[in-house]
Amino acid sequence: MAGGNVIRLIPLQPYSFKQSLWFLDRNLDDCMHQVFPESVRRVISNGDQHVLIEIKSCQNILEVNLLKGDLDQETITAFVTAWLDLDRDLKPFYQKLEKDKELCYMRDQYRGFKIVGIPDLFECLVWCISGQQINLDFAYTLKRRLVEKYGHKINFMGESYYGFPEPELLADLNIEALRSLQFTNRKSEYILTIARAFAEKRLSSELVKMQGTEEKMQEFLLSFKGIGPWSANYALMKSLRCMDRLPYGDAGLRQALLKHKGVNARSNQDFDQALGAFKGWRTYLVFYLWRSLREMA
DNA sequence: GGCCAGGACTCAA
DNA sequence: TTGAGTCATGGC
Repeated sequence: MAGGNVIRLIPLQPYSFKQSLWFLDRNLDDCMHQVFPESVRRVISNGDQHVLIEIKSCQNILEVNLLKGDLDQETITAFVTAWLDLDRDLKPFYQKLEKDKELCYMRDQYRGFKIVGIPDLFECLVWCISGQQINLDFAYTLKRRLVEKYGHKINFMGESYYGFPEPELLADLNIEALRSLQFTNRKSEYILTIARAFAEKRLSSELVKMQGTEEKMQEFLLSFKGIGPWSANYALMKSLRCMDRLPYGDAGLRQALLKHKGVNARSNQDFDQALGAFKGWRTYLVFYLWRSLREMA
């Protein structure tokens, strides 16, 4: 596909591009995309190919413009569809929401809100590790330093856009290189471990999917040092598109359960009990609960 | 200044 | 298998 062409995608309804933009622009300094009033721009990488795209919405159809670079239409379509979860049918989830008296308001208030994922598993896992046990603002600062130093840069109309650093590149770094960006010793070590696992083909999205069930996929991820239960579940939710994951113990989720249900969840059983009715859709419920912690801008 | 943040690891019991 | 200690840093 050459520059200038447009790909038109038809999201499964209900879908709200405004909700996607809200999520992408929720006052956090995410260096992986840039949000404009009616559109979003980002880099898509496929091996050595890096392209800059722009997505906007026109009467329930998404228009994807290739602003710079060259990549085939199928790859771009697959990426955007996975990124914005465009082919997900939310109706069964909304049927479950309707039956919950404390949460049913979300069906209307967040109508068409689909998960904004992180299709690149390597990026997702590095992000998990970066964000472990620190506040989000600082986590985004760390990510920006890493991406601006090691990511592929595309200049367009005076702005710089970045692809996430390749695992092969990070695999060759040492602890000190990451320490200098203010990653802790442990996080530096974990990130190098993951980068090397990807570079040596011991870890990939395909290998995780080959495990079969969501539980086996989680087990596989847990076998890598630095990926604990929270990160494994987060990666399955955001990158592998698993629909029934629950990041036990998550601080935000606990807040949301307290706020909506008056439940002070501590043990895994507490979480299971509070969210049991949403079995099969717990991933989406968690995203809606996280969503509820931030007011609509 | 103390507590918390989109945790994970190690080690003891 | 569970619990306490440790890591490290910015935000409030």
